[in-house]
Amino acid sequence: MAAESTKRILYALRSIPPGRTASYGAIAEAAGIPKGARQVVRILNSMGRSENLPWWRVLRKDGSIALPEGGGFELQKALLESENVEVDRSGRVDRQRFGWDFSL
DNA sequence: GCCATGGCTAGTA
DNA sequence: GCCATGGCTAGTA
Repeated sequence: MAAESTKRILYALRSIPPGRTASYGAIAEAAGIPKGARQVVRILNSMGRSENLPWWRVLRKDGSIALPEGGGFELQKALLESENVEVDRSGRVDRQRFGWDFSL
């Protein structure tokens, strides 16, 4: 039985539309856990696949891809670009243009 | 004990 | 570089 906070994180994750991105911290905040960024990390790491979560739309607070090269970086970049999100060579996305605002 | 964070400090140039 | 944060969807029996 998943905890309420976990359900809220899942809900927040699934509410990010294609072509938009959000930071681990912002998702946690939207789920009512101000300092729960690592919960988001943990959830993505463990149930990202099985639960069909849009894990590639989650970035660090500065808009960069957290995954290392050879460890998912390339795939995440490709998935974002397939949704028309621009990612520069260093793996950075412009939050002003592609960041999702959960208060909408 | 684990985890793909994030914020803050220390020590060097 | 350090450390608070917080829920546990891993693999075996």
